[in-house]
Amino acid sequence: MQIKEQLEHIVGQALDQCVVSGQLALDEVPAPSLERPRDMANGDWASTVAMRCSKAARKNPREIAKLIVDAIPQNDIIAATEIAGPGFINFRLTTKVLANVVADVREAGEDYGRSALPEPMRVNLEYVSANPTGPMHVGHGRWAALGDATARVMRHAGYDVYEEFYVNDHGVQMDVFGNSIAIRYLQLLGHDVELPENCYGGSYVTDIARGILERDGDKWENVGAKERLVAFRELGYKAMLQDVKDTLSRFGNHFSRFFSERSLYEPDEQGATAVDRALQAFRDKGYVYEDAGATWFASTAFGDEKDRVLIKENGEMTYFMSDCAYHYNKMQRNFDHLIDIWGADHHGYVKRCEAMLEAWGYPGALEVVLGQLVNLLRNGEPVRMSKRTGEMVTFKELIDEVGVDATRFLMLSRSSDQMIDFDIEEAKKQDASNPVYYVQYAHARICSILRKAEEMGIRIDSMDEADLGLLDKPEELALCTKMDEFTELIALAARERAPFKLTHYAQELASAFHVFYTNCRVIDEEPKIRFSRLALIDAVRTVLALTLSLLGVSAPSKM
RNA sequence: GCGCCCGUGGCUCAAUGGAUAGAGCAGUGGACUUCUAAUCCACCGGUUGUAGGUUCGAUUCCUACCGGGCGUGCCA
Repeated sequence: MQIKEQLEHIVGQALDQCVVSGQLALDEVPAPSLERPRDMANGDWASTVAMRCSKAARKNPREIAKLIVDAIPQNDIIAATEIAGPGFINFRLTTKVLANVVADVREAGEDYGRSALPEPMRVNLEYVSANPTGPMHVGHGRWAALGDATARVMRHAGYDVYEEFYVNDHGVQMDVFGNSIAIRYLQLLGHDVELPENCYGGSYVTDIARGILERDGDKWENVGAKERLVAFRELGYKAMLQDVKDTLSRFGNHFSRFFSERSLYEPDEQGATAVDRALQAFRDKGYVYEDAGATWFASTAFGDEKDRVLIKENGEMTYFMSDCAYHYNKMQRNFDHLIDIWGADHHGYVKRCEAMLEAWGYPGALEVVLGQLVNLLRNGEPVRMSKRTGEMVTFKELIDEVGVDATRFLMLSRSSDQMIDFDIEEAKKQDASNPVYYVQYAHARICSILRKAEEMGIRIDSMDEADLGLLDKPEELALCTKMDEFTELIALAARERAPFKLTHYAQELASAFHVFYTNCRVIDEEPKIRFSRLALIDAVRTVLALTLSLLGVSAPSKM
């Protein structure tokens, strides 16, 4: 059982007794209200219950605190109790219960901190979903890091997470893309044609055209424009999607599925498409109407600022119609909850998407996580142009230059509500200013000690017999306390979809270790102390590696 | 105009409504004959954008301003 749960139980018993005996004039037994004091000087845990119920009980909080403290039953986890400030009840834990965290960690291994939800929850997490008409850019990289870490953390906290990438392979943009390639192809063959304003001008388009030219020669020069466009569209689409997949896989992402927008327009066995079904579901609920030749979704019924077009006057489906079909399809796949991660520039789109799920009778089923955008800098100066391509720096180029670990850690080290200024030169620095190496270094240092111990013939496998009661130094207990926080941290980070909290935690745990390392010896100590400390640092190694792995960052054993 | 996000030491950021607002970087001064100095220790640095409100208690919640970012298509 977690230390917190044990404490809650004990304080709960005391509260129970105070209420039952009438010492506290309350109708209900209040919650224990335990929290970790920010300042360790105030103990390991504190309860604010006395202040919370002082009004209802018509008693001074400190008096209430006194009653509660006096009612606390005999136990072996609280070493000292103190009433402080306006009515805090501070608890100091016994070294025994703290040191026992080491055993918990070593027993659980990489499952440490795992928890189960009260009810199973299948979550569909959709993120990145970059258009297959160009390479991933830096902004997509933030969503790749955020989505991946969110999925990992949520899984550790007991959610069943399915990661999905929506491929926008349908619609006019694809034709524009195919046409862009076609024009570059003709230009390479010496034709005097200009690239229209709305086309994709990136050099990667020319690269694709050149690739086609090198493989097929002038085979496509004299075919019909339509045939050329369709052929190039498909070739370009496949090349771009592959490029995106390669970049993602290099970055360490593992999507469960790449969902094609086109598939929404393909009829199933009953002859209906996903779009048909979504539209019909709207009609069944009465939220569709025709006006000015277009078909509309009455999203204002759910707080949207205006109704939205599903089918345009010219008969074409809107992008929003596809999105409706896609989300309807997700619900039909029996997910309990849908999470979409979008850039903040799409926030105007949130309301209508929530509205569609509400219209179908799934209010609250869709949760949109909005992430603020990334500014790319180099030595403090905004970077817009890539030297090589003369365009936006692609995400692949960024991880080539900075590395996956540093990129991930920096992308994840701020709340998604916070804009990121990503300075390439800062990110590349392998020194104290770069927190990722600080954390990895702590891990490598531990591995180094364990390696050394092994070389010296110390039987590492007998660590299980270590007497953890010997861990009583402040530096040792600080590590135990930090590791004990891990389980709550995971639950919180998962619930708030906030993996950035793990980057802060990793630095705190690493810091506690570096302090320990400076002040305490391991190998040169007498055998009993040596074993208990080997067990301690082995546990720290496990938690550091686990934290990094949930962030998708490697934990090197040598640096 | 309206909507969303942000505003905390020189810089970058933390802080389930809790105690004296914490870290890192930068700056200054210290610590390697000892398991990795990519480390540690100390000092310096704050009217949490402004003005009100809610309460035992507000960086956190509410209202109004100020400043910055993004958005406000029968585009995708």
